[in-house]
Amino acid sequence: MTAHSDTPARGPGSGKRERILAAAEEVFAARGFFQARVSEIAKAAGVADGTIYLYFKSKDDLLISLFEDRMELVNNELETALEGAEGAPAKLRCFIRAYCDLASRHPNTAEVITIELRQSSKFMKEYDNPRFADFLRRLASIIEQGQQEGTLHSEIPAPIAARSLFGALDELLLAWVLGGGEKFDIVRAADWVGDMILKGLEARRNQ
Amino acid sequence: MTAHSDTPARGPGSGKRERILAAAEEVFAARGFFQARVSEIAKAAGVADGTIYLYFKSKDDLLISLFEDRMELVNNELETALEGAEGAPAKLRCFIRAYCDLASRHPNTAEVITIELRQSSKFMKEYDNPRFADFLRRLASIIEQGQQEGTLHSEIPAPIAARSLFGALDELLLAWVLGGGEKFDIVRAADWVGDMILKGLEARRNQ
Amino acid sequence: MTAHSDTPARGPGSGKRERILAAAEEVFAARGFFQARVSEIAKAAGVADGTIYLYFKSKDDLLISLFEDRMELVNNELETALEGAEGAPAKLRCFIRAYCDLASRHPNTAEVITIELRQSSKFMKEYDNPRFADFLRRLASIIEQGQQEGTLHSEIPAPIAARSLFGALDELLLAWVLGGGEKFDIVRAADWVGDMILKGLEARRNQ
Amino acid sequence: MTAHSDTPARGPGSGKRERILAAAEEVFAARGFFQARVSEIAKAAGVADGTIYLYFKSKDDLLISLFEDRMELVNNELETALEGAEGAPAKLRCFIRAYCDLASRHPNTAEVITIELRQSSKFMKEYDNPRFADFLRRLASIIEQGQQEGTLHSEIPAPIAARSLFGALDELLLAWVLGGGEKFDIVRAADWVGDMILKGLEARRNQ
DNA sequence: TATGAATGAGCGTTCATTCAT
DNA sequence: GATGAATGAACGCTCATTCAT
Repeated sequence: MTAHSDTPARGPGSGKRERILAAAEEVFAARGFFQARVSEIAKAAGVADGTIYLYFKSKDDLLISLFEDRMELVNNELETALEGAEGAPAKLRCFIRAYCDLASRHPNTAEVITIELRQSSKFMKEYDNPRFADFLRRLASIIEQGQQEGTLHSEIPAPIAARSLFGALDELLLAWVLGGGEKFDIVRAADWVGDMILKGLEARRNQ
Repeated sequence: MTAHSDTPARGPGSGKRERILAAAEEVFAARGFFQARVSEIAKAAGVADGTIYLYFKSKDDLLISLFEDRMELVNNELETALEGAEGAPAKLRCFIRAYCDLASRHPNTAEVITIELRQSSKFMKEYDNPRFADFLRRLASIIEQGQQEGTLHSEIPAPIAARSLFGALDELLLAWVLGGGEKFDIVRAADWVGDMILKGLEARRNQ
Repeated sequence: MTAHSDTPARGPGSGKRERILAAAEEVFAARGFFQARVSEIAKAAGVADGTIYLYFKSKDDLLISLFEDRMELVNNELETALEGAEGAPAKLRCFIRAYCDLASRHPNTAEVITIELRQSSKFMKEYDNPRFADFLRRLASIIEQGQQEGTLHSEIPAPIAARSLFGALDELLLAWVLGGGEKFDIVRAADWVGDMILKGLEARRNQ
Repeated sequence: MTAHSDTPARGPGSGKRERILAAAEEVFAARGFFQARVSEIAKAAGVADGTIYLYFKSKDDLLISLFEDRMELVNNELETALEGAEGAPAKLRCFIRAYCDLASRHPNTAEVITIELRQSSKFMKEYDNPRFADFLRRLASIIEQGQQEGTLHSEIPAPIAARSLFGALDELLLAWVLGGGEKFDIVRAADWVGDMILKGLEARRNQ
């Protein structure tokens, strides 16, 4: 559904596009975008090198499509996770927990989003990264809502708070991912950080 | 002074090594490590391609040496900035402000540290990045000190708080750098984030 | 069939590997291994530079594979040439004549074996050159047989005699090849040398 | 004294040219001409890289000059060795023995002459190699003398016999040198080969 | 659709040679 | 003369992409 990749008329359920994306995720996570070889991805996907170009315009497009696809999943899952929550603080807590939980269940996705994302913003200046913008906007709007409700203070612009929160979590995930998931418990750490940020954002009761 | 680069015996003050590092910083910042061409760096430094290899073992070594060199500057500058500050909260504020100030004065350095650093942890598993570890340790020890003083609460382990704080700042810097330094005022944003995090870390007086 | 070169699965009879070997032989003969450019070989073979690396691991591997391939031909042809001959003296004469005949029909092969072979023994200490060892063993075993038959005297160890004989022929071929094949008639010269060596090896009748 | 190398007006007995030649011989023998680095030679000679170019025009010239120099020594030593010998057979025996003895005392010289010589004939078509031609002429003239005396038969042209003899010895030396001088006793082997060739060249008494 | 052999532009690195000191 | 830092042309090899089958 992205604007980037060709979608060849394929037999229903052939799932080749998805297999290629999954393989790309794995290889990008393991080696990094620039170190990853298209032929490695093809092999991991069980297809011929050329087949990749039936589904994606280029290696760049494969990365972008992977972002789009995974960020869509992330956004959807976060949407669902937030459904039960009432009030900005609870929503934020939900968000943080759901995001880290997601990352801990899909470390390769986390690695690609966390590390390769930054690259991409550099090497593809033309790529807007709309889903990531969505993601940030979603987070910011929760904070904004809290500021309007009066549960969160308004000293800091919501987009900046959102960005910092994402940065804090992202760095945590990076440390976790690079440590092989063994250095600490990511969900517990996320709770600590969530508490800290939330406390930092709380409206002062007697103000 | 790094263990990585050869330093050919040469007339004092020739400054060629420094010129190459500066050129590398510029080019890595503009294009990213993998997209940067050694010949571009050479041209930017005003030396021949081969000259780079008199001072650095390889392109990789050039990146690592650049990290080491710049992180040393960062660590030293932060050291100095902290000298006047008393108490963990003031020190943290100083740290944040100094770091962002530094970054806003040297956006290329910020870009390289911020973006290429992460790469490096991936593509050079063997590289320890000791100066960055130093940097994080320094930050963590301020927080720890606050926890021992009682000015900061102890609900979150200091290394995790430090890492999150760095992540928040780093993400902010990334947004700022990618926006060409024009989207918002980095120092003001850093103050906001500093306030937020500090409030989040403050010991609750009436608990 | 060598252990050195990859053989990509391809349509039968594509013969690309052979064309590359032939081109390499030509270029190595004309310029020498170190002066030969991979791109020259590719051009001579009518393939792209990269194609060579589908069939051979490296330029070194190309040389080694060429040796193996040509020495196999030489050994096979000598085998055939010896079939009709009875007794060591006749066999030796056959051997010498067949070897020089072969060389005069394939001067490039001769040049590569004669000149580049020696290089290789130096610059690739790890390369055993098993086919050349075969070749020498074959020659030595003819002499040994003659010594056991009593037609050749036993004052000189067969491997040393074989090596010298090869050296004598090789030097002759070198002179012939460097002279562009025009200075003298190589087959006639080989007969002279064959007679000389055979006379030198003959058992003394009245001893 | 060669036509190839510059001879800077140097302090008497500075011996720098000789030291460079000795170093070149060592390095060429150890690594081969193309693998040898000028800087290695400089280091081995205890001079700066640039200094080599005060004495020799180029790396090629260094090799050529080394040949000239060493072949001159060889020719002189052979001259001396032949002084006492009377008659072609005795002279040939002397020659062979002296040549191998020389080689066993100066294996690096042998290696360079034996292996690098052939290269040079290829990569420097313009280089005549006059001293080596001298060497061969000297050998041929002994044989010719024997043929005129009647002690050696005339079935084979002297230059061809000379060339073969050299090839036989050269191959023997190569095997010996590549075997690290440990596989067999070169002087004994040379005697065997000498006997064989001499017997092969002897005029048949009753013909 | 799918394949994978073939392509060839492009780059990191080397090293013989130069020349300012 | 002697030095050795600097040069930059040159080359082996890689790998994203194409296209004949």
